[in-house]
Amino acid sequence: MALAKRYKAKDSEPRLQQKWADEGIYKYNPDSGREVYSIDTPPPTVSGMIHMGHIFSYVQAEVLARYKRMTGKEVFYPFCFDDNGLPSERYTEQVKKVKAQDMTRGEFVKLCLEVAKDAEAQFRDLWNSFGFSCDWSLMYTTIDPWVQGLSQRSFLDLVQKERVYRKEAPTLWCPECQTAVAQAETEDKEFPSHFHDLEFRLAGGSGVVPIATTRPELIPACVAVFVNPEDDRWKHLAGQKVKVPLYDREVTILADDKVDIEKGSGAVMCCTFGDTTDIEWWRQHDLDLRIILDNRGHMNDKAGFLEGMYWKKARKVIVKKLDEGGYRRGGEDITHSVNVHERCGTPLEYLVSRQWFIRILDLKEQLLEKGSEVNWYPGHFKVRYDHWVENLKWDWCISRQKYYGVPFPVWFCEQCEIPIFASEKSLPVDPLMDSPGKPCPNCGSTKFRPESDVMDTWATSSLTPQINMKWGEEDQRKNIFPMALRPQAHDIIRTWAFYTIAKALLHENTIPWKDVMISGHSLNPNRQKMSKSKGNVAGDPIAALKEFSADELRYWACSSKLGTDVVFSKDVLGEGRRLVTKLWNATRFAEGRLEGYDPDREVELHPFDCWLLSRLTETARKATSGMQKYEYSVCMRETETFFWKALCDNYLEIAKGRLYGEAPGARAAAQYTLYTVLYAVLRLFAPIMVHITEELYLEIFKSTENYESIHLAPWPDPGFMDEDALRLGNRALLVIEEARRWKSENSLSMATSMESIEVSEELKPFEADLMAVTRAEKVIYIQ
RNA sequence: GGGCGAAUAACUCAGUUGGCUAGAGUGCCUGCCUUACAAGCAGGACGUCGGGGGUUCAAGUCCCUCUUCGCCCA
Repeated sequence: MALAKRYKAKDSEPRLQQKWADEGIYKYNPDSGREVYSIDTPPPTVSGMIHMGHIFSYVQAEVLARYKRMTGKEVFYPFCFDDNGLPSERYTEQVKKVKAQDMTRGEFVKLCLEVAKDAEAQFRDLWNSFGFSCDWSLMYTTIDPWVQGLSQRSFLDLVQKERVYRKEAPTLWCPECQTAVAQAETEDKEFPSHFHDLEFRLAGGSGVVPIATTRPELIPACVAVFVNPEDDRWKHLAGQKVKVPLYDREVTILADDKVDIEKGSGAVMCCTFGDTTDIEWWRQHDLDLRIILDNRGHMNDKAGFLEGMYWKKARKVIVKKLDEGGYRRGGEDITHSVNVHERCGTPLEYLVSRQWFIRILDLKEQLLEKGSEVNWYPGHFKVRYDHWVENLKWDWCISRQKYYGVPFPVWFCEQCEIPIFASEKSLPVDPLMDSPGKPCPNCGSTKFRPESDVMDTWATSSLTPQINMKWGEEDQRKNIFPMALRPQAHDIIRTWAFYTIAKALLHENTIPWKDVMISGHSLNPNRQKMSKSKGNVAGDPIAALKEFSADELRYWACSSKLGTDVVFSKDVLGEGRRLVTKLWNATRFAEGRLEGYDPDREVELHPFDCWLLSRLTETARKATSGMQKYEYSVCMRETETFFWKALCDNYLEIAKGRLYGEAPGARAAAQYTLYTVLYAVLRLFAPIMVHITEELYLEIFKSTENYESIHLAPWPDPGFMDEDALRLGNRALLVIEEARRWKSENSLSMATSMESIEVSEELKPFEADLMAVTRAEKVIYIQ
């Protein structure tokens, strides 16, 4: 059956996707005996919107999975979802228009699961539409009971290794979400504010210290005043006491070089807690603790007359009081950046609360070592990891005061308050529903209080390699861990990559994966990162698929080098179409000209055949070495240039004479070359242009090659190399170019015949082909 | 304020360890229905490689510095 005149991607793509699914060609087979190449797929957060940024990076990893499969690896390529934790909670609240607080935890979790299921179905459809070659039977979600059990196992293992502690400590807190958050979940946001100049009066008689602050409502939490020991204006005051305005208290003036002399008046108040410096000072100088904010950002009784007010109101009230008391000298309007919760944009507070931590601060060196054992592609991203580790200031806070997440496998004894940990066998447990099943080992009491906090999402998603290997489960997988590859984008190096390396270090004392492939972002047309919270997402993949085929969009995703951010622009999205069309037409031509091709026939190659085959070898080498370094774009560019320029524009035109001709030997040689090269080209493109290459393979090559799919065919590794043919062929092309230019300049059709061409003597072997392609009637040889 | 990256044609991007006249696609101009493809082919124009210094026989590439932009942090 001959190829149709036009390729219809809209028909082909869904049909082929169905075929692949039916035949299970991407199924992971642990018993194949092949070397396993395991991919730690990022589980996307189930929070509704998928944008072109997802497509961009997931395609890049998917291309590599296909390449590895073609090189004979047994590819373990799961798909998965991260559907527990804060983002999913908020998404559920949004979709179902509910508040978690207004219902029981059980009801809310049920809703979350429902919402996640819908979103996952959409995701799966979309992924299939892009031709992704993951094995859906390997799918997990981070809320699967067994995954929860595994996450709890990880927690218990760390308890055993004495890496876990529970402590009352200042923690980043979101008053809106009412939970502790990790350093990694924050971002900066600009806010207009006012810098107030306040007057603190010295306790011992006369004199004042001017203090500049943006947060006057924290005055009741003031526990000290700091000046710089180098500051000639104030250093003599160190050790003296000042009165806290409006409150009948005195605090000491202390010297510390962290005070910025240039900022404000050079004297600052230290409150528990306004920022991280306050916390450091509080620790170092052993200051009092005065907590005045509750979990919702309201003032408590320690704030005196401000009690019960939200901090915004408290600020207004106290400013008025300060004015009345003559404590305020003035100030200025400023804009400053505030640390906010990335999920809701609310400014974060530092509250003291009891939280679970994993001790990692003492492991910086080991973490850096493990980071060095991993191969980073591109290499410079390792620096980001290193800097993050070097600058760690907190142990890892893993508890969240939320509803929907993996519960801690912990109860507390009502009698003696010690924590009681679930036994390994009982996992997964929900302490709210289950009981420890044994009396308190300390006091024998049988009354327990469940731990109601849940674990942070990262506590679980840092275990994706262990989840993939089913660590500690009965059906634990072999040959998966450490995994071969972690593909991810660069914005989550400090979180996901870091936490995963940390967990593998803590549990297995090894690296979680050998290679990390870091992709860039797809930026919106204003060159900004697309993010849901900023509402600047451009490019809906579902809409894009209506306008462009999956192959075209995959082409776009692979058109830039690994790790660089690329502007998403609609103008570029369709650029792959010309390649798809060209592949179709070239193969359609080949189909006709290959009629009667006998793969077993011995052929005598012409010089241009040798030239093309040598060029193919060059191209395949470059493409392969690109792929080895996760540079899919090199593979694509090299292959495209070769296909378009060498094969289509030149060889096909050159060989037409022989392919349409009567001479059986000459024709057979051209057929052999065309067949070999085109088949190789299709395979070089196959990881990227997954549908068109499969369609063409099935039509033309399958009957000879016998692989079920081009995606199961071997990666091309041509060895043909004829240096002379390569050199002379390139020179012969100049002759063709010359002839074409002459015709073009004279406004003649390329089909116009020429009386004669002059060529150098050494090109004599190319004579017949040169005459055919230039339509020259005679060749004149010159020295 | 620190770290990382980017800045190359009108647009989107390549450019390896320094080495011919800096490339591709799109767009633009001219021509061509050529037994695969006009969604094509052939030809053409367009660049102070962000600015300024330096190293070198030779710098888009290495070093210093400045400017702008982005990301990640403080």
